[in-house]
Amino acid sequence: MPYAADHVAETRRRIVESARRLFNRKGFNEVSIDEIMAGAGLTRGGFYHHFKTKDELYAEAISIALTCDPVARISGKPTDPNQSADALMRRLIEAYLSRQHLERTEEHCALFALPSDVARASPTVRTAYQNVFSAMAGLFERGLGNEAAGRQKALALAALCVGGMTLANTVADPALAEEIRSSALASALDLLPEPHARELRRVGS
Amino acid sequence: MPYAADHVAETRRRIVESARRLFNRKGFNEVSIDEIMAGAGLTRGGFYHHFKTKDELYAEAISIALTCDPVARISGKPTDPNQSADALMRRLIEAYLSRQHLERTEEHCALFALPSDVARASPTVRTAYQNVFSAMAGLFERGLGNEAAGRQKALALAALCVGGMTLANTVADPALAEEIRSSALASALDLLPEPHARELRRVGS
DNA sequence: TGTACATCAGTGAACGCGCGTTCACTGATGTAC
DNA sequence: TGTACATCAGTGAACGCGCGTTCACTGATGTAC
Repeated sequence: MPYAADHVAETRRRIVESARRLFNRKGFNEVSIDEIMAGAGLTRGGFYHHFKTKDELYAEAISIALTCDPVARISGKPTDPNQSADALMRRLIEAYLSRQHLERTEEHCALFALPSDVARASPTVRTAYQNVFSAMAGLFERGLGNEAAGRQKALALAALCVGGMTLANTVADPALAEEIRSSALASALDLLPEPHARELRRVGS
Repeated sequence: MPYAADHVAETRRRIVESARRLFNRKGFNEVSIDEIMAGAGLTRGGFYHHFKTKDELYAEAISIALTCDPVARISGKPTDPNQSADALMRRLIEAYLSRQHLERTEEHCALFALPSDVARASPTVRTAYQNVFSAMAGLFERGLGNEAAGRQKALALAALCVGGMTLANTVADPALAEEIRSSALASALDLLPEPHARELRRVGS
C-alpha cells in the first residue's frame, strides 16, 4: 500500500476545501475542475481518483460546514463549550448576520451563498444542504427552550438570517445591502424572548 | 419599414417570457439560447436581433416582475385598487408565502428563484434584482404606515419572506419545506401590528 | 387599386472555445524478503 | 538494514460535447409610385 491512508485523506480534504472556497465565490457551474485542483496544488486528472463525478463533490463541499464550529468559523473566536443554549443562539445570530460574515465571501455559509445552485442539484446535494439548515434550526430551537411555538419561531428565525444574508449578498448597492443586514439582525434579536421573561417562565414551569 | 413595430415588441416580449419561465426552472447558465428561442417558437439565430448578449436578457427577465401586479400574478385574483396599504401588504405576504407560490416553479419570484445566479451576474442584473426587492420592501414600508422603526421592520419582513421561500425551495424533504414555509408565514403575520393597535395609533397621532 | 422594391425579422449552418471525463503513463512510497 | 517490487496518487494529453456567437441567406411585409 503506497502512500499512507492519511495522505490520501489529507489530499481529499484539500480538494474539498479548495472547492468550497471557489463555489462560494463563483457557484457550482462557473468553477472548473481545473481550478479546483489548482487551488489544491494538483492537476486536473487526479480529481477522479477522489470523486466519481463533480456532483459528488458538491455535496461534500456543503457538508463540511457541519464538521466545524460555525460560530468560531465566522467570528474567528473559539466557542465556550459551557455556555447555555440561549447564549449560543444569540452568538450564532450575531455572527451570522455580522458585517464581517457578509464581507468575507469565501467564508460564506452555503445556505445563502449557493441556494439556487443547490435547488437545481441532485437529491444528495439538497440533502446535504438540508442537514446544514436543520443543524441551524435545531440550535435555535434549543436556544428558545420551552417557549410556546418554539419550533415555528426557530424556523422563522433561520429564514430571517438566511434571507437577510441572501438579499444583502445579491443586491447591487452596498449601502442597501448593509441596511438589509443590520435590519435583519435587529429584528432577529427583537424576536428573542427577554432574558428576564425567560427566567420567569423557567421558574414558573 | 417591414414588420410593424409592435410585431417586433411582441416577439421580444415572448422571448423574455420564455426566458423567465426557463430561468426559474433551471437557472441562468443551465438554459441555452436554443431552448429560450424554442420556447418562444423561434430559432437560435434570431436571438441577436433582439439582444446584444445573453446577459442583457437576464436583467430583463428579472425586471418584468415590476411591470405586473405581483399579488395577482401569484394568487390569480386581481387586486382591488382601492384597498389600503395595510391590506395590500397582508395580501402580498399571504400570497408570497403561500403553498401555491412555492409549488408553481415557473411563477416563482426571482428574488428567491435566482439569488445566487444574480449575485454572480453583472451589475445591470443585480440592479434589476435590487429594484424588485425595493418594490417589495417599499410596499411593506407603506403597509406599516407610521409605525416606529417601520423601515427596519419592512426590510426584515422582506428578508423573512424571501428567506422562507428560498429555504423551502432548496431543502430536499417536501415536508420540511412545507413546515418552513408555513412557519415563515405565521411569523411574518405575527410581526404585523394588531389592526386594533394600529387604529389607536392612527387616532393618537 | 396594383405592383415592384427595399428592409430587416427570422433561419440554420458553422466557428471556436471551454469543460467534464477518460486514459495511458510515471514516479513516489510502503512492504516483503 | 538494504533492496527489488508492486501499488496507486498524480500527470497531462486527448476526446467529445454543448453552447454562445457570427454570418450569409431568405422571404414576409410595409411603402412608394
